[in-house]
Formats: sequence, C-alpha cells, structure tokens
Amino acid sequence: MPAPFRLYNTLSREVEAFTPAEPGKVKLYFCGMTVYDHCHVGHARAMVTSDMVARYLRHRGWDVDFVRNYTDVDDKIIRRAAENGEAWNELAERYIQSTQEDFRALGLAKPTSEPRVSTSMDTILEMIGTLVERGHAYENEGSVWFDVASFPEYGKLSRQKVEDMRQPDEAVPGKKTPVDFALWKAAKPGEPSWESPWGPGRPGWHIECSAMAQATLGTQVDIHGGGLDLVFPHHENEIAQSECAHGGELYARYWMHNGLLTMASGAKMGKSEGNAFGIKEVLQVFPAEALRIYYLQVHYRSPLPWNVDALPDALGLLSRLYEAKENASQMEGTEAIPAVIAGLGKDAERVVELASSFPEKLYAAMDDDLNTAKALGMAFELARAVNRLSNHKKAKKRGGPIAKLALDAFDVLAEALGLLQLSGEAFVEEVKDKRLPPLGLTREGVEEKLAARVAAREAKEWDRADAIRAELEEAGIQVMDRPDRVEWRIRLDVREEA
RNA sequence: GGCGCCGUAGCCAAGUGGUAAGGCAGAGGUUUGCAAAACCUCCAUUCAGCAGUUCGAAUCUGCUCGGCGCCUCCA
Repeated sequence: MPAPFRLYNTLSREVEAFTPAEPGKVKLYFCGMTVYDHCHVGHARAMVTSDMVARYLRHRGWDVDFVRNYTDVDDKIIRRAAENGEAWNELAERYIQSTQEDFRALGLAKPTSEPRVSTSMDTILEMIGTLVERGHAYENEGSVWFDVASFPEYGKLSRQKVEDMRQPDEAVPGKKTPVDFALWKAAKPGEPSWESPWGPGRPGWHIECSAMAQATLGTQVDIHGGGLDLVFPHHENEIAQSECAHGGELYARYWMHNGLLTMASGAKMGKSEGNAFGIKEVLQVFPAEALRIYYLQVHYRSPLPWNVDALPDALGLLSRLYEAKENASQMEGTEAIPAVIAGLGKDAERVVELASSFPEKLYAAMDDDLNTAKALGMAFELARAVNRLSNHKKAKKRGGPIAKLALDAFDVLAEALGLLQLSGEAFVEEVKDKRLPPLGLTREGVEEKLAARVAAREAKEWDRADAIRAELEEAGIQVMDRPDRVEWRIRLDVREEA
C-alpha cells in the first residue's frame, strides 16, 4: 500500500492524511468544462491539476476511478446558440470536440468516465424526485427549488452563514427564500427541455454534478475537485443536494480546489473579464509541457500570475531539464557502477546519490499535498549534477551506467508529473516547430545561413562567420558550435508576442 | 457588511517552531577562434511592519499596513 498521502481538504481547511472509503481505491470527481466556448489557460490549469492528481495517485499504485464531466446543458450554451442561430446541442458538441482536442494536446490522461448532462437526465430526475419526496425541495409552477432551510449544514464548505450572505437585488419569483436554488427549471419557449414529473424543463446548474457523480462513482466520492471559484455556490450546493438525497451520507471525503490564474495586477483571468488566453493559441507556439511546467512550478492552491513572460520563462525551465536528459542519454559504457565512480570521481557519485534517492524524495514532496514546486527543485538539482558529470572528458565513454540512473529518475518525473515525456532531441525539434513560425523563420532558411557560416569558419573567415551568426541571433536563433558539429536552438530571450 | 486567501532577494518560488530549496536576471571565472550551452564562485544575518509566546519564530498569537478571491456567469 502506498505511503501516507496527505491532501488539503477545503472542508476542514487543513492538510489531512488521505484515507479513501475503500482501501487502495480512489473515487475522484473533478468538475470539467461547461462547453460554450473554447478553453483558456485558466481552465487548463484546473484540468492539468486534475490530471496531476489522478496521474500521481495512479503512479503510486492507487486504483483511481477518475470522472470529469462535460456540462453540455446550461444557460450560457443556450444563450450562445441562440445568438449564433445554431442548435444548442450542435454548439455543445462542437465545443466538446474542441475541448477534447485541447485536452489531448495538453497531454491529459483519459478519465475513466466523462459523463455529460444531456445523457444523465434519468439520474438527475431521480435525484430531484428523491429530494422532493424527502422534503428538501419544492415545486412551483413547473420549477423545482432546493429548500436551503431544510439542510442545517448548508454553508459548511464555504464557511458562510445564510443570514450573512449578501442578498440578491431582485427576488426570483417562485423561491421561498433568495438562497434557494433551482434543481429544475420550467421550460421556456425556444429552450431545450426534457419531460419530468413537474412538466417539461431542464436541470439547474448544480444538480448535474451531484447526479453524474452518483451515477458514475456512487453516493460518496473520495476526492472532489475543481477551481477555487466553484467553492460557492456550486460545490456548496452539490453538498446540499447529494447529502440530502443520500440520507445525510458525507458527499465528498476530501475537497480539493486549485488556485486561479491571475493577471499581473492580481485580478483573475476569465472569459467575463475579457483577458483570457486560449489554449489553442498558446499550444500553437509553445509545447504543452511548457504550459504544464508553468503550472507545476507553483503549488496548485496558490494563485498563479500570467504575463507575457510566463510561457517563455517556463519553456526555459523545461529546456534546462531536457538539456540534462539529452546529456545523460548521450553517455555510454557498460562498466559496473563502482568502477565508473572510481573512474569519474565524486561528480559521478553525486549523480548516483541524487538519482537513486530521487523517487523517494519526489514521493515525499508529492505526498505532502502535491508539492510540485519542491519536486521540481529536486529535478533541477539532479539536472545540474548530470550536466556537471557530462563535462568530464571521459563521461561520454564511461558515464552511461550512471546516466541511466538519472534517466530512470527523469522517467519517474514523466510518469508522476507528466513532464519530460519526450526525448531531449524530440523536444528540441518540437520547440523549433512551434517557435519558428512566430519568428517568421523556416528550417530551410536557417540551415542555409548555417551552411554558409560553416564554410566561412572552415576558411577561417571569422568576420564573415560572426556576421552570419549575429544575423541569426538577431532573428531569434542561437548558434552552438559543438566540437564535432553545429547545433542551433530557438533563443528564449527574444520575445515576440504580447 | 460576511467568509476566506496572500505578502520570502531585482523577478518567480519552496520552506509552517531549530537557524532561508530551486529557477530567472546580475557579477566574476572555466571552456571557446570569438560566442552560445554547460560547469564553478558570488548574490536575503533575513522572510510587509509592530508587539507578544518560546531556550529558539519566515513558521504560533494579536494588532497595523498592502494585495486578492468568493458572497448565485465562473476552472
């Protein structure tokens, strides 16, 4: 059984030892996307967070049932579709496709189940029926409202008292009290609707997650996650619905909430703020792992500032790790490790020490409420030790067995965090593919200039060679003269886009 | 008004009672035809401020200042 995993629980506001209901098994429900538009990098942080926790727990040997839903019936979808003159379900389908493309591009692990509201209507109706039967909900003119007063624990997640809440300006007709919320909305002309015991209508915003969680994972989930902005009202209301429908059984044992992306000013990023960057736009010019390391360099619960330097900086971090991975993979040799250490000295010993203790230390950091920032710090220490070893003249011929230990350590990082999944070489190529077009360059153009410079260098015409190099550097290309060849990279300190 | 989070070097960021990880930027050096990359050295006697608890505090308590989120669109 895995070592103790500790997770911050929003419900208790404390880091707690993680104990699922069933030993070895984790039921994970994460609020997914409402599909009315393309995803932006703020959504991606939440999705990468869900991926990180599922991926890590699976890596540690837990049997993870991971459910992440699509909300495809919603006010915004209906409104947007009406604006477009498009059928609501066509619009939703279009954005589900778009979202799935983004998730694939982000390298997100496939959830066990990805339920949709539109195909979960039976469970939704059944759950609302139960709530009405048990006196937790009431019908009024074809709509059904949750009766907040019937659930004394209401507010326990967000730590708010109903009487302290700011009252809405306008009263919604049909509600007994302003804090009551819709479980079922009576159909309006031109809107999609489903048949129900209360007449045609559609589900309210919160019931779908309660219902989909129940349908896929049962009455209790171990971890329920989502963005911090979902704590209230969404998750608070889910608790109310599920616990009332399930006779008071605790709905989620642990609540995890990721921090939001903020702008430099500290204000949050969001569609409604008009400051959102789309995932597609970002991934067109940056590798997905650059975005991932940008998220993971900060603890998942902290706010994360977004600015023009965020991705170039993150790509720099990632490049540093890949450089070390590539250096390690180029070392050869078949001697036994003690012999290699005897030959290469304490720098080799240092790599052995860091690499062999790496998994254990990584797990300790991750088990402590998923401390990815600390885990990455350790990866950089290992990278430096590997690079240092690779500077030895004999390292390339003899360092292989030791480098293998470092590569194994990097593989753990790949599996547990989803970073360094490519080879060093493949990474460099991906960076070129993505960064060349925004710089207005092509491989052919660069190679041509490079060939001219090689000729100049062979003729020892240093001024001409340096002029060509200066030109390339100006354009955003860094030339690297290796002993046996010439390489080139994209300069990360040349920043084009805003 | 209510609930809650945060303030660590020029910048990003770990660290939640035992004497400040890691990355970027910067300075010097090794290497190089010169560079770049890499490596080495240096770079916070100090953690917004004040007071308190303690043998000991960035870590605990109180207050002050500053920033942010939520209070029915939100990842």
